[in-house]
Amino acid sequence: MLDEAAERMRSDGRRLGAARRQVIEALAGHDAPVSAEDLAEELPNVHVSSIYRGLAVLEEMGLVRHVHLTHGAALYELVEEDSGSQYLVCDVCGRDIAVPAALFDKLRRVIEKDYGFVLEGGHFALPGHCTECDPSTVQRPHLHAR
Amino acid sequence: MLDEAAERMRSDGRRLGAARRQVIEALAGHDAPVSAEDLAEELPNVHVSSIYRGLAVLEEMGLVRHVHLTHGAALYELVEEDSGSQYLVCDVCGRDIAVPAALFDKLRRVIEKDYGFVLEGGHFALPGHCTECDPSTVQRPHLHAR
DNA sequence: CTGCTTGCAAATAGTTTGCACGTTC
DNA sequence: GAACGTGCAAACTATTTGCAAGCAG
Repeated sequence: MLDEAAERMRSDGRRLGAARRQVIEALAGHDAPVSAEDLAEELPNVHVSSIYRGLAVLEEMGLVRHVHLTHGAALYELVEEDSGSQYLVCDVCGRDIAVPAALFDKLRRVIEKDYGFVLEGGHFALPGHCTECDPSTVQRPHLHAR
Repeated sequence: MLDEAAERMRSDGRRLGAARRQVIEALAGHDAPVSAEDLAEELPNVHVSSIYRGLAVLEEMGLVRHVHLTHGAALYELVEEDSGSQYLVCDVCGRDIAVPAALFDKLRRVIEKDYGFVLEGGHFALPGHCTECDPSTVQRPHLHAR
């Protein structure tokens, strides 16, 4: 995983410094997307600006993607085979659920045919609420994180 | 429209000052969602913080909603009968398309049944690309506004 | 005349950038 | 050793908040 990345970077005229290596390792250690700040806490010897810069090049290379689950910070994750799940996030309790992107296939076809638009999906969470959460208790919709 | 709003606010123990009135009028004058900064430029005698505060109470009351089409500023619009359209935004050319929320009805039912989650939809734009735009020209996905 | 509203300034969160120095190939 | 990577400080964008004064009901 690191070796793959290292090679991809080299062939791209890039280098793999200490910061970037640690960012990749840290991402690999999570099964849910994490924020740049989360990574910074986890890697106290890596500066947050290096984290952002590293994430940006990894994203450009297609090794990382980021998603927005709330109005707060973006969350980053390694791109894996099974990546492309779509997140749903509850406005009431804040829980998030990852559902397979395949659920959107029919819709994607309709939109492509009728609107000439190819959905990429997955980047922004879809807001809503768990059936067991009372939506009338939402103060302001799509609350900020925390 | 203003009168409606005024009455709704009064019955809510709120007042309708000059700033809020102008914000509502300005929103009514647009057929596409606009940012707080757009409103501030259009209403030079209304302070941007009053715009944000006004939008917040109008949103709480259900008269206004905001959407995110890009990584930039949130965009606000009056809630109308036909509101609830879902925006699609092209990663390549930046164009946005509003599609009827009804397109998502089947999907919504599946997700509710299989995942116990009620989609609210519409809040975040769905990224993708126009069929005539070349997706390989996207540098970083889901670019910031401008 | 009470308390919501407004303007202004300052604070905040998240992210980006310029610059000098360090490190990889 | 040339070019890319990194740390640090500072800038930036979008938004929020405290406070004193203004105005609506």
